[in-house]
Amino acid sequence: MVSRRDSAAATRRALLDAARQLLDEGGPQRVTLREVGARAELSRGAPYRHFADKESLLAAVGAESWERIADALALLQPTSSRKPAALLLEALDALMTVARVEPEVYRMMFTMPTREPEPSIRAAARAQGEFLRIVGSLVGPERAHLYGAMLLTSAHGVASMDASGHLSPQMWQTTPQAVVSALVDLLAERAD
Amino acid sequence: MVSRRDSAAATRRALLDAARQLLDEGGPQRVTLREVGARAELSRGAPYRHFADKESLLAAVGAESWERIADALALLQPTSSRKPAALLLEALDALMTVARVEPEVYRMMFTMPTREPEPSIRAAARAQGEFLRIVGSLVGPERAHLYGAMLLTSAHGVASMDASGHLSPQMWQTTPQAVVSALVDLLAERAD
DNA sequence: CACTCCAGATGACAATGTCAACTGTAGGAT
DNA sequence: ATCCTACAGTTGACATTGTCATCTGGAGTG
Repeated sequence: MVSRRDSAAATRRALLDAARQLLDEGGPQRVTLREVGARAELSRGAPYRHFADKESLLAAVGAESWERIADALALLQPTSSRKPAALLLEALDALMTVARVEPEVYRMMFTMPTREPEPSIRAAARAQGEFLRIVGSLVGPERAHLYGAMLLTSAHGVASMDASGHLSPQMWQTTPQAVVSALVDLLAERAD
Repeated sequence: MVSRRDSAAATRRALLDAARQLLDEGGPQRVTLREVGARAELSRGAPYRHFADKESLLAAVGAESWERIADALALLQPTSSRKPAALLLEALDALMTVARVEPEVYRMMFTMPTREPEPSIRAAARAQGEFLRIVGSLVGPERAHLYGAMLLTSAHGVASMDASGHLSPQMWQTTPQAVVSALVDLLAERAD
């Protein structure tokens, strides 16, 4: 039995999936509301029943990725086998993995309109909150903000430049992971 | 006396200026080839005499900013009054200033298509070469690559997240400058 | 069973990127 | 001086696309 609410949620999901798929195929330009509708086996105007406009649809895709990252980070808890430093690397890798696997989606996570109550901003804030917790467990709460900012922005920066091709491998003879890892090491010795 | 070549160069300049202006007013969507032509007091098809398509025009704007940064960095030479660390901060600030003053142009510097022979990529590589030189003068050539990567990507990351509003000031109680400055300090002590 | 609400479909329109065809002129060739 | 050519710039035309107004059908409600 499919209630109307469930059906609406399902089509919204289908629209988001179609948008994400198209985004990855060829960037925002490739995402056409008509094609999104077609991939969801709907008509061209269907997306307007779920999203205000194209920008909102793309923003929702980006916000969803922030949500996923926040969820993944929330699951990262220190155990006896997982040292804080390893945890931290995993957390940073969660972000950089999106940049590597879905570069266009990753770009959308930061390209979105930035009015305050935007879902993308809120989800990003939640993810950053989780991240702060992880950093704090390594370097202590008093340094968490500064070190957290250094780590997160560094991870984003290297992932972003790598994804956009502006970080030529022959020039920087290091991988994004190595850069972030070196920074973690540097900060870890200051943690004692 | 205006030769034909000079005239062509002048209109190309006018088109680039119009595009940059429109870009800053409202992002890539605001940049319409018709409006670019109008601002340059030309017709709608005029841009096609100088750029292959809209993407190329925007890419040229981004490449130009990379050129400017490369030029600015080339002028940064260590003197008795300018210590290497201060020089390094100036270099990083050159990048972050673009992000603050012309956020949309800054975004374009990294959003562009990334085929290898792209002017934007080449200009970025030049800028990064200059930057490497400055970093090397502080930490020595052997660490220049890794530390340079850490510094540049961190600057880009924090500037980018700040510009897109995904770095909420109340959460990260630090400014972009403070983040980068702290990282410079951290690396500088390792330089001895 | 009648009514309401809303997801979805469709027609229409304006904006825009893009190209083909055309025009005028600067600067060299004859 | 005259003709020719290359090319910057213009204009007409077209397909694509975002967006809205309007219409339709069926699920839920009384």
